[in-house]
Amino acid sequence: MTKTEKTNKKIKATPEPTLRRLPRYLHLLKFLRETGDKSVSSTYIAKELGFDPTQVRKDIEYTGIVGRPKTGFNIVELISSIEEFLNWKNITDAFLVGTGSLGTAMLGYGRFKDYGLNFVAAFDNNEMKIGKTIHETPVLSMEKLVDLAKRMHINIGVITVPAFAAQHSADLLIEGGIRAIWNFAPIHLKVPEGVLVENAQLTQSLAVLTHKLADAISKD
Amino acid sequence: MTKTEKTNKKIKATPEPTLRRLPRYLHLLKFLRETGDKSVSSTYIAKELGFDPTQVRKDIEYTGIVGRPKTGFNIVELISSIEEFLNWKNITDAFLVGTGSLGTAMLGYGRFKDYGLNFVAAFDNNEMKIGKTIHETPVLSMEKLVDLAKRMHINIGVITVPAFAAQHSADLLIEGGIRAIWNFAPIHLKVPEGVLVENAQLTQSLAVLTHKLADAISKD
DNA sequence: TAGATTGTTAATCGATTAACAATC
DNA sequence: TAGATTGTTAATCGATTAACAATC
Repeated sequence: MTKTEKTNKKIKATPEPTLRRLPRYLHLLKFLRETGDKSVSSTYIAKELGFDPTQVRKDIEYTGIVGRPKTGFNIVELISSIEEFLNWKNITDAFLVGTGSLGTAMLGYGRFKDYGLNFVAAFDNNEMKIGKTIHETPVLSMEKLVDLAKRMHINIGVITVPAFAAQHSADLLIEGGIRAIWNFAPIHLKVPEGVLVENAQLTQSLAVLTHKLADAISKD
Repeated sequence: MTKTEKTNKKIKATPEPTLRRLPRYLHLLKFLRETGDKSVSSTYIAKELGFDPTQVRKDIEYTGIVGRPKTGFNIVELISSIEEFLNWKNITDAFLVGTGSLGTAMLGYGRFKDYGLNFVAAFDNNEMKIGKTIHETPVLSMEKLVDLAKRMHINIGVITVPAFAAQHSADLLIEGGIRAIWNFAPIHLKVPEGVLVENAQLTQSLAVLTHKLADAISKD
C-alpha cells in the first residue's frame, strides 16, 4: 500500500452488526446505572452478553468515547455516547401508517421517545378510525398524508399495513418527502435512491428460530 | 488439505443471513404464484430484491431443491422447499407470555400458522385478564405455566412482557421444558445450554434506521 | 443449435477474534 | 509497583461475489 492510499482511506460507515449490538449494550448499561455502578469494562459487558471483549471495544470505539486502562468506561458517559451516536437524543417526528393491531400496539408502547422516535400522527383508510385518537395520537385520512408530511418536514415513516397496501403507503410517504421507512409489512419495498428502508420483519426472526429448533430436535 | 479432511467435512449449519433471506424469497414467490408464473430464475429473484444472483442460488441450495438450467426453479416446488426447510409446514404449539399491547397484537395477527406457529395459550399476572380470551386464545395465570408446558410438551415460548419481568418469564418457560424462546423484551436472557433464544428486538432494527438517517442528513 | 441459467469452485471482502504494547 | 484493561495491529474466519464449465 502506498502512503497516499493509506492517507486517503475514507471514513468507513459503521457496520450493521455493530449498530445492532449497540442497543444491547445500552440496555445493560442502563441496568448497571440503576445499581449505582460508576464504570464498566468491555470484558464485563462481553461476558454478560456473550460477546467477544475485543468486539465490544471496537463497537464502543465507533461511538467516539475513550476508556481508561484498568478501570474501563464511565457508564453515564458511555450511555450518553451511544445514545448520541444512534441519534436517540434528538427526538424525530414520525408518521405511522396502518392502525391495525400492530400499529395500535406501537402507538401504545409509549417508550419510543427513549429511542428518538415520536409519533405525531397515524394514518388509516378505515372511516371508523379517522378522527379518533389512539393512545393520544390522532388518526387521519390517508388523503392528508402527503401534504402533511411535506408541511411538517417528516423524515421517518413507519409502515404497519397489510402486505398488499405496503407499497402504496411507501409511495405516499416518499411523495411526502420522507427519508427513511421502518417497514413491518412482509414485502420488499421499491424505493428511489436515497430513501432508507429498514425491514423489521418478524418472519425473518421467526425463520431463524423455527429452523434451528427443528435442527436441534432432529439431533435428539 | 488431506483426503481425510476433505471427506470428513461436516455438514455446515445454515448461515443466519441465509435463514433471514429465505422468508423474503418466500414472500416474493407467493406473489409470483398468484400471477400464474410457473418458474423463476435466481437472476430474477436477485434483481427484484436487490441481492446477488449467486447468493440467491446458494441460499436456495440449502433448502435442497435443484433447478434447471435455462428455466430456473419451479415456483410451487421452491415455495414448498423453503417452507419445509424452515419447518413451517409442521405447526408448532407455542405459549405467549405477557398480554400487553404487543402480546395482544401478536395473538390478533392470525397469520402465524403460515409460519408454523400456533398460540395455544397466553399467560399474564393481571387478574382482569385471566380467564378471558384474546382473539380466541385463553389467558391463564402464570402459576399454571410450568405444569401446562410440561403436560403439553410445548417447545416454543414467546416473551412479550416488560423488561423487568422477562428473565422470570424465561425461567418459568425453561422449567416447563421449553426448547426455544422468541424474546421481544429489550434484555439479554440468561438461559442454560441447549435453549435457543432469538431476539426480535425492535430497538436493534430502529438503531440501524436512526443512525443511518442521521448520517445521511448530516451529508446533505 | 445458441443462449440463458444452474451448480460449483476460486477470489474477494468484511467482520470477528487473537495478540500485545501502552497505560492507568 | 503490579496487574488489569484499553487501543490497535495482525490473523483468522466466514460470507459474499466473481468466474466458468455443465446443461437444458
